[in-house]
Amino acid sequence: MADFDNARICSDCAVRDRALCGSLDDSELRALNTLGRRRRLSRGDTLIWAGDESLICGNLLSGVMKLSVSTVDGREQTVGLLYPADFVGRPYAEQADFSVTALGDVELCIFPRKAFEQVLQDHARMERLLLQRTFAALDEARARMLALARLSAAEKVGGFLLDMADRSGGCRATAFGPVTFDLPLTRGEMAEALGLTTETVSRQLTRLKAKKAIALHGARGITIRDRDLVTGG
Amino acid sequence: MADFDNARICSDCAVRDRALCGSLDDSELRALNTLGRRRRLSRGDTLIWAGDESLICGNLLSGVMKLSVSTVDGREQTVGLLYPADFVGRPYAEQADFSVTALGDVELCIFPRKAFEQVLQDHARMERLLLQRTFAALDEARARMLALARLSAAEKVGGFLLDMADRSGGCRATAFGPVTFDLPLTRGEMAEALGLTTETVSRQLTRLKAKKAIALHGARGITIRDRDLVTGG
DNA sequence: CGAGTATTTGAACAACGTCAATCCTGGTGG
DNA sequence: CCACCAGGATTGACGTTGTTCAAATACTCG
Repeated sequence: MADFDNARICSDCAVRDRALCGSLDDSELRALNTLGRRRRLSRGDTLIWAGDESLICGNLLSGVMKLSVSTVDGREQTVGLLYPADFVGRPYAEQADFSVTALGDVELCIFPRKAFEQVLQDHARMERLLLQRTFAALDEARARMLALARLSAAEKVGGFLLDMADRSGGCRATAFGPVTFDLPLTRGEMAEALGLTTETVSRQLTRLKAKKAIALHGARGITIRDRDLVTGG
Repeated sequence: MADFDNARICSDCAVRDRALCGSLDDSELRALNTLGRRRRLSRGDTLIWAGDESLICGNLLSGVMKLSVSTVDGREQTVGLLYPADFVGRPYAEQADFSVTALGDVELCIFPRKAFEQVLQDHARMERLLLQRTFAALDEARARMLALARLSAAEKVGGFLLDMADRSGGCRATAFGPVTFDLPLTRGEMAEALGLTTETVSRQLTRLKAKKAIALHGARGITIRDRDLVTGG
């Protein structure tokens, strides 16, 4: 990517105020500017492979990515989803334990890991923000452990749909409730995130549709017709 | 607890070199000394309740604790285990999302959360160490998500036993293999950590005993007779 | 020794996974 | 613009794993 593109890398950043770097002032930002590189990936591309050397970190600018691991015999689990302004990567580790893969087309701002660690060292405010984000990610991961271990398939799928609806910025179809949006995941990807199979996710969606809790539009479109019915009430 | 006890609070600390405060020099330690208070809990006592205000953090000095959450209708899940020298608590949050409970008798070194945050602010080295620990905890939580969602009961129990054996400092019964130790958890607590029921854990242990992979001594004692058989090989 | 709790064991059941077939859909090329 | 194609989604039948409920047994600690 040409230097020209990076000259304005921060000033035209879509997540300038929400990402980690939002904590920096203009002069600090110039240092990052020289380090960061924009990178685009297409659906299915993997930025980081589990087991590889941890070489980069950065911020997700647009699109959705998944964090995943698998057992030696190929069973796979998504352990987190990443949204715009989320931090990506694993500072202070020689090796990445999780793969990071684009679920749709994505755009990132990438830094060399070592250089980024130096920036953290020089900017305590940013390091504190990263610590706070990491604690939040830990809370989320632990909450998801409860869901994976103890919720039924119906509860997992219902909860997931409501979560996605809330994140979608939900273009409300009407004034009183129905929220319509596109899932950024296939059935198989949802199953991988929820600890289920494609078939079970599909059956749960069919069940919710039959209950008139949701409506489906093609493979990706979803309308939440009745939140209470979605949670199983 | 009397001030006298705290005067030597750090110098006689059992985890002095392994805990977070190991990063501090003597003068820095004096500041912490005035903040920290020793606290003992008995088996079953809860230090922090999920949902309560986040008022304290600290280090676990001895014993084992569990981190847990439950659903509104009472299904419970252990989302982490804490061992000596581990950090306890949730800085930068107003509310604790997880309960912290003693699995046996434990001893802790406790700080008021706000004061501890100030120490972090003043000691960048310590804050960096906490960031590194938090990343490690996040990696562990995510690895456990894979286990909870995708491993069979046999794999969960087997893996757990080997993990505990390694942590136990395993007094080797003989020169070539058998490791004997006491589980710090009941069957029910193991089940809660593994996303199973007491009955399933018990049945898996019985199965491993029948395979001569392990031996059981009373309710808590375990001997690993053949690691490969424990993992299912 | 004995009470109370934890553990083990059994039998029946439910939830979810597996395997296989079919349907849909969104993109492509004629 | 429409027919076709490939991958994703749905549905069905059936098997398996782990849960549930219930009872018996074994520990542990007074």
